[in-house]
Amino acid sequence: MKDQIIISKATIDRLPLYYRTLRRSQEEGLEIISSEELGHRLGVTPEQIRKDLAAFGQFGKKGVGYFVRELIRNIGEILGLDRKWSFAVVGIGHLGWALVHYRNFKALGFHLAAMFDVNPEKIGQDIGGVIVDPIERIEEIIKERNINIGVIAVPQSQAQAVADRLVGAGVRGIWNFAPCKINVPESVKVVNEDLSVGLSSLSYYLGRML
Amino acid sequence: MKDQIIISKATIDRLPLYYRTLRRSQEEGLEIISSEELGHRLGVTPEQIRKDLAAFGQFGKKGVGYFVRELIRNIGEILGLDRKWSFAVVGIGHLGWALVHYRNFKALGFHLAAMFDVNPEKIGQDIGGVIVDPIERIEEIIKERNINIGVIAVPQSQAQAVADRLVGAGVRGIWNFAPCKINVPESVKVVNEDLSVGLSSLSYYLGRML
DNA sequence: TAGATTGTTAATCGATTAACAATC
DNA sequence: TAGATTGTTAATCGATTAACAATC
Repeated sequence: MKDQIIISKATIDRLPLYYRTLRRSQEEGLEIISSEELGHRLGVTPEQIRKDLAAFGQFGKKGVGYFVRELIRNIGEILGLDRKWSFAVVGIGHLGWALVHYRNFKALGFHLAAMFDVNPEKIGQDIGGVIVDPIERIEEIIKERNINIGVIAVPQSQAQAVADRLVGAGVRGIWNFAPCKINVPESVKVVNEDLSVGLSSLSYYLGRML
Repeated sequence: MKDQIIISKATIDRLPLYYRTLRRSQEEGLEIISSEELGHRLGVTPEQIRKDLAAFGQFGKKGVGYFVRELIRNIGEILGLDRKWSFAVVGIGHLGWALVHYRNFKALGFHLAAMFDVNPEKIGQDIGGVIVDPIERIEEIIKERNINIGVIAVPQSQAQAVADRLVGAGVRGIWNFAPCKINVPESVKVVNEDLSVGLSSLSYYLGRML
C-alpha cells in the first residue's frame, strides 16, 4: 500500500459504493467482475474505478478482472471496516431513533455501544439490548466501553456542547447530523451529514431544468 | 444572472450553507457581513465565497460587504427556495418518520404534501395534518396535489419500483435515501443521500490518523 | 482622501478522462 | 497465440487559491 500518496476525498467516498455493490454482486453468485461491469452497476466509469483502486495496490488480474471476494476483503481493510468500530448516538429524537435502528451499520461492521439523551422518558429504554443513558454519564461510559465514534443527533443549539464532551471523553471521530459547523481539535475527524443541503440542491436543479 | 455558465456542483452545495449561516447572522441582528466574516463562521475561505457568489451576479458593495437581508433573498432565489416546493415521503419507517418530523425543511420553504406506506398500521396516521396514504394511491395523489419532489425512504429492494412510480406520476426530483443507484429518465434529477458513505469514510480516516 | 472589501483575472492545484503498454 | 482487461502515464478538464484593479 502506498501510504505516502494522499488519496483524494472523492476516491474515499466512492470506496463504500464499490464495497456495497461488490457485496451485492457476491450475493448474486458472481466470483469475478471487470471494472467495466462494476462501473455499469454503479454508474461510474471503468477508468475511474481502476484509478481509485490502483491508489491502494494491484488488486486485479490483467485480462481477467477482479476476484469479487478478494476485492471485498481488500476494500474492507482499506476502509477499516474489519476493525469493528464502536459508536454512540447522542440525542434519541426522531433522527437518533432512526439511526439506532438503521441496519446497514451492523452490516458494515459498526457496533452501537451506547445511546444518550436528556429526556427522562427516553432514559432507560432498551433498543436491541442497549440502554439509553443520561447524558451526564457520557464521559464515563465512552471510556468504559471504548467507544471511538460519536454521532451527534441533538438540536443545533446543543451540538457544540455535545461535541466538546465527546472529544473530552476521547472519541476520535464525530458524525454530525446537526445543521451547523462544530469545532474540534485537529486530531478528531468530523463528517457532516447535512440533510438540508441535499434538498436545497435538488431545489436548485429543479428550478433550472426546463 | 449568467445563465450560460455552468456552475460547479461544489458551488451549489455550498450555497445552502451560506444561506443558513446568513439567516443565523440575521437573527443575531447583523445587517452587513464581509466575505471574511462569513467565511470565518462557515469554515470556508473568503475568496471561495466571493467566487461562488460572483457566478450568479454582483451582490456585494465594494469596500463595505454584503447586506445580509439582501443576500439571503438572492441566494434563496438562486436555490429556488422561494418556490414552495411540495414533496412526498414514500416509506414511513424509522427514517421516513424522522424525515416527516424534520423541522428545517419547513424553514427552507418545503411543504410536506403527502406520505405513503404499504403497512396498514401506518396508513391513516395523521402527522401534522397530513395523512399517510396507501402506496396504491401514489399516482393519483401526486398529480392531484401537484407534488414536485419524491423522497424515497423504503428498503433497497423496493427503491427502483417506487422511483418508477414517482416518475410516472410526474415528480421532477427524487431524494433517495435507499442505499442503491436508481435509474430515472434524464429529465428527473436524483440526489442520493447515502448514510453508509459518511460512516465508512469516517472509518477510513480514523484508521489513518495516528 | 484613505481604508476596506468586492469582483475578476491569472496561477496553481487536483481530479477525471483518454490512451496504451503490460500481461494474464 | 489472440483476446481481454488491468495498471499507469499523459492529456484534459475543473475547482481552488492568489493577486489585484475597481470602487464604495
